[in-house]
Amino acid sequence: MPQEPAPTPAPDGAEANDKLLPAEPTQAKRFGKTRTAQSTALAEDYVELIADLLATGGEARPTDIARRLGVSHASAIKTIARLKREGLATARPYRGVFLTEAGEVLATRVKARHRLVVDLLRAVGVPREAAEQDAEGIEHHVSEITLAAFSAFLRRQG
Amino acid sequence: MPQEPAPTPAPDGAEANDKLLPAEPTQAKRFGKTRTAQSTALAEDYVELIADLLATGGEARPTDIARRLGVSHASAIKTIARLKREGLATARPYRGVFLTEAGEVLATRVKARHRLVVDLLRAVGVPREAAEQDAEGIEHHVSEITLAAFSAFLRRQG
DNA sequence: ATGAAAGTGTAGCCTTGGCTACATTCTGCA
DNA sequence: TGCAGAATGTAGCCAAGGCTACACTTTCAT
Repeated sequence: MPQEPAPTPAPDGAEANDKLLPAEPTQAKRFGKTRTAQSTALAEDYVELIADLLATGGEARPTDIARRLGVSHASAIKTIARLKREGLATARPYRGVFLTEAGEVLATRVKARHRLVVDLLRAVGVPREAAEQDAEGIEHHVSEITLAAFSAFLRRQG
Repeated sequence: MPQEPAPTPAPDGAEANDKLLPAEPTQAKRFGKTRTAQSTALAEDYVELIADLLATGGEARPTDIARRLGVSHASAIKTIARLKREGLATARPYRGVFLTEAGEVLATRVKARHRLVVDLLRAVGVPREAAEQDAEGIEHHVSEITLAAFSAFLRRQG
């Protein structure tokens, strides 16, 4: 959906995006950023889940991933292919999925961020269930600055 | 992108989604929900912005909307067409965009939610600029339960 | 050891939301 | 008043991320 902003014009001030993935050319101010975060979010979810599956069961199979994400296995496989293209994962036919260095790094950051968001939500009184659930969507939109503020708040709170 | 979950299977426990838009058949547990929220988010942004433009300048023109959202006017028009299809907005050629009753209602809720999210972020120490920015992405993923918790927290805080 | 079940992979289609290019309609000013 | 320039609208293309259907491997239990 977000198309590579078109090689042509490079519209206006591409202010740095402080999200987690490598850094893509951003073209718009507020909303635009929100918009582009999308594709990133999917990759982050996959990487996070793959790391989790590997840590837990020792292997990450497309079907498990699909089941956990609530999509068909075909969709999962397609996305895994993208992760491969982007250098976040490796996978050989019928042999499961693994993370590259970059994938590991991303997974670690995503996991830490997820934890932080859940903790913050809990700290302000959100019930556990809702906190876990909402964090899943929220985490992809939290900037480094906000993350730092969350962290500080939690320290302050004790 | 999220396709109507296919009339066919209606897989598993379609637990109620407490987001803002009407209510779509949800098929997956955690992530699935996050995923489907997407299309909703776009509509919410548009409606919020249109309400804002109407309140501020008295009119909402496609070009202004496009500029504010950082997309081409063609994309804006296409999305406006969707809003019309969904009964959230009305628009006659060259005559600007307006909100239907439903659109107004949605706009009001979205605006209140946005305010609440920003206030919460500010309250836990997120700088204004970052709060505004991140809220734009976060707001679409905050459930009613979490919203209530935010509200309570802010009251408690004073 | 073999055949059925489970897991994988591929192909092809759909919708959404981007974009550019081009056509049309308004509008305001000279 | 008439036309240039801005705003709108339309068409057509693209990629992402869904899905189903179908084909091919693996695995495992008999």
